[in-house]
Amino acid sequence: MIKTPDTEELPAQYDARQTESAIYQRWLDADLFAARDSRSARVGGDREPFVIVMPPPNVTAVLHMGHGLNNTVQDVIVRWRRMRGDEALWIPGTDHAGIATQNVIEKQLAAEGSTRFDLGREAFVERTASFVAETGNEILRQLRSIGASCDWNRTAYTLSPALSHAVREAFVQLYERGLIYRGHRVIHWCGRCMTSLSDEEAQHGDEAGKLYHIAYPVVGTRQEKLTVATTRPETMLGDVALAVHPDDERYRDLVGQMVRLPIAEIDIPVIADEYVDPAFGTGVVKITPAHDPNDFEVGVRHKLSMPVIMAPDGTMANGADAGSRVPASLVGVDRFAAREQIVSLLEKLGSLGRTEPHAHAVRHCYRCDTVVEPRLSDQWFVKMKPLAEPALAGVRDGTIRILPERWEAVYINWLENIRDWNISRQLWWGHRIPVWYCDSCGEQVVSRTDVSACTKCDGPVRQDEDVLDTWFSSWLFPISTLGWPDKESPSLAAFYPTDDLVTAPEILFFWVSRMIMAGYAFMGAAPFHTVYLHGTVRDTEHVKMSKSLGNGIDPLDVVEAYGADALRYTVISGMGMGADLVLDHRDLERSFAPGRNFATKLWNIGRFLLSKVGNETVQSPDSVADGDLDLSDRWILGRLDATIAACDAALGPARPGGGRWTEAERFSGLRLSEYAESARAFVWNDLADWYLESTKFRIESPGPGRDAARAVIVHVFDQALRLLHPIMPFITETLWQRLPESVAGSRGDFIATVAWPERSSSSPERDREIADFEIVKEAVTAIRQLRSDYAIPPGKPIEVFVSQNRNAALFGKNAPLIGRLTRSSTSMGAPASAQGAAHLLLSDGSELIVPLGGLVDLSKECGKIRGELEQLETQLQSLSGRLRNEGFIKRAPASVVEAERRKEGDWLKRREQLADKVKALCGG
RNA sequence: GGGCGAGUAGCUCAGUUGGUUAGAGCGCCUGCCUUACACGCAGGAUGUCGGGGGUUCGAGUCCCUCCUCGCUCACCA
Repeated sequence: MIKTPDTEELPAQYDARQTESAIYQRWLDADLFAARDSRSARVGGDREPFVIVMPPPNVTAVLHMGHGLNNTVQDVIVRWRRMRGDEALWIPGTDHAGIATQNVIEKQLAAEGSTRFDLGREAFVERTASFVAETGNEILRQLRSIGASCDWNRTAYTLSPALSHAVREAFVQLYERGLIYRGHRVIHWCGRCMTSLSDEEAQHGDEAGKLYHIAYPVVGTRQEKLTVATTRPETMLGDVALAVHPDDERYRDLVGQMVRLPIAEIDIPVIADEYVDPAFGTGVVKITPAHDPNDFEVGVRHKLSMPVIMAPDGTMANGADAGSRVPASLVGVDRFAAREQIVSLLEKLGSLGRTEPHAHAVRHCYRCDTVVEPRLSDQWFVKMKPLAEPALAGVRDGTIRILPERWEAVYINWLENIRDWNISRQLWWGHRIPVWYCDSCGEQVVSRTDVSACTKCDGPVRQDEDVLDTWFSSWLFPISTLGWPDKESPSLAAFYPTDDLVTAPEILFFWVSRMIMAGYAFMGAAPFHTVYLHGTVRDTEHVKMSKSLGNGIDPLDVVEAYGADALRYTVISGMGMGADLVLDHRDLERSFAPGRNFATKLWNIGRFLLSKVGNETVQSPDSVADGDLDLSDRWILGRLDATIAACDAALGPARPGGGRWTEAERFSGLRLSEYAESARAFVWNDLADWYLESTKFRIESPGPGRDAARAVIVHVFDQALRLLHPIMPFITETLWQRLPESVAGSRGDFIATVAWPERSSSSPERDREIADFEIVKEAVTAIRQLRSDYAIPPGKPIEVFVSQNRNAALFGKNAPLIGRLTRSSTSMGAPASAQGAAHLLLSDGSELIVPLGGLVDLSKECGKIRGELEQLETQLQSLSGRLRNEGFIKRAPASVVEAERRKEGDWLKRREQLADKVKALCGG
């Protein structure tokens, strides 16, 4: 695209809505976000690859602030690296979200008075697929409106043919390596979603329950009873034993005897097992192997039967080997209603002892919050210990870092105690488990390709009915999106391993740690070197934002009202490392003010500057004759350098220098809010408040001064826009396109792909010039303070005399500037009469005298100076005390002592000056 | 119960290996519609750095302890 410098004034108001979509389209047309395999240095190209894989949102999801924050962070990083010359690749995608998506369709069916069973599996899957085909990319489209610079050509979907192929390959490989097995055990079951869940999906929640004491009569005795304490009396129908601790004296004689299970009227044995804690409850535990994971272990140890007494939907039922333990009156009754009924039954039978309140943690389904039912069943599991080992080592040895640092401990703690992963889901929507069973010979065939007959006896086979956990496909995302399992995939060679993974801590276990395991398991290398965990978006009460709670913010509303740049800036600047982002959903205006105000400021700076600079070509500051640059020019160029350095430091190293993070760099960088603040402060406080104000006059009078100012302004603004572009891509692109051409030649077509700013070398001379301008600023500020103190109207001209001047040349040259910035006439020398004048002492020792006629309040002036003197005395005292302290002189580093000495000298001089002033003004 | 972390201005947070007079944004107060910007300009106020103890010439920073809050894991029925 050709840049179009525009002499016409920019519109007074920046119209984000109109501008943003047009610019985004131009970026797409120019194909700026497409990464090419061949350009990666790993395959002989000349650019370092830099890759981020997007945490794939659910296909059913619509954009919320959590996505807004997550993707803004990724986009800022990717845009930064793109400008740094990396072959930057951001892979977008969605996740088929087994349970969530199936729920959506089942709800639709329910509204139509139908169920998935009415429809049948094939038709149901077809319907779901077409729903997804229609709506599935909505969230990715929405991401474009916040400026996401993804390589859309590579958009991935976990249930696509390519990624499904990867899933099947992963399953078969792990099976062949003995890391996948079918297990018969108690798992977490959600009776609402009608599926089993992994440990991670069954989350603990505190509940106020009750501890019911139930008496079991000992068979063959008249009176003797054993009392157990349980929180779940409804499971008693599945009891197969009572257990006591082998060393528990109270019950030793009873071990081996039988007790009678009330209601079911069945005799069960009393057994001894170490698992029992004699100190808890009565020291007797009812053993229900099919409905409690611990009881299951006991059952295995003691070879007990394992009756299942509930149906999958959580109603009481006479399961396969339940032996009709459930009385007819309870069959079909929901487990919680059954609890009440059983309690009252026991009460009638005289078997219920006391009931006491008992707080305990109960697992809930992470999708629908239903209380999870432990249930005995057959599921496929991944053996995790062997997979966890390299993943642990990777973080321990610095191959992978996790930011903020504290999450590394959490990660390690989890992996050290990892348990096998149940990957079977009793759903229809997902990757069907690639296992076929032969009914004739019992063979179990695990295969990469579909199987139609038994490989052993050629008999008929049926495929496992279950699908895989959705996370079993998303844990492959960094490799499957790049072409795995095709080892020849050029993208895999060019872009694996990737670089950063940006997400919320909630899915550290669900997803991040499993991706790391998969990376090592299938590629032999970590999938990324940096995990960046950002905070959560919360409302002003610190409650997590969510649509269902009604405290959410729709990012598209924000984009509509204030623009994507405002959203992005607000999010980035408000988010410290790992800190939560607090926004007020009732007051978007206020919440997004930081971004909106800054965007407007930027726009107005651009408007002002472009109208003053005109559209004739500009020189580069390097080519301006040295004498034509004035103090403010040198100062702003110095500030620019410092700002570039500050931004670079905040962003830090993009990748570990030598393959692994060193201690020094490990937890540095990605301080996005600091980067944003450095860039903002430069633009607003340095460029707008001081430089532009200082240059206003010069730029309007033709001559070399004007040319120099134009060169510097355009250069500095160009660089500032570049620094801000990753955060505010749209407005920076818009303004940048309007910058006049430089004689140095074309800058490039898009700021999005132009080079990131580099610092020019600093020199002691430049440092001194920066310090000089700071003195000028101090003079200006002091005079403005004076105006404010004496309530002198802003429009009223005043006179300022610079006397006792220790920087005569500096003030002589800059007196007109000081005058303009303070609406005063500033001159060198002393006023005819210092009577009724205010006195300002600057830190360099210079003195400004401002005659105020009758306005001056002598006692006020004295009070001010005395106050300052007093404060200085106090500080001087502690400083001098420190310098008299031998311990300090001897033990503190010489440089520190030296600095303190110099400071003491300065302060002594200033004290003398202040004291003189007091004497002169206040009569001693 | 195990592991981890946090408590700094009214709010959200920075404060690098201990070393000036502890910072920023927002909010607040005062005065200004100064022809780029009132979504702005200029000026201003605000901290027992959670409490207590210790190490040190020197502690917001290191150690101990207590209090409060948070995260995370977890089979005491």
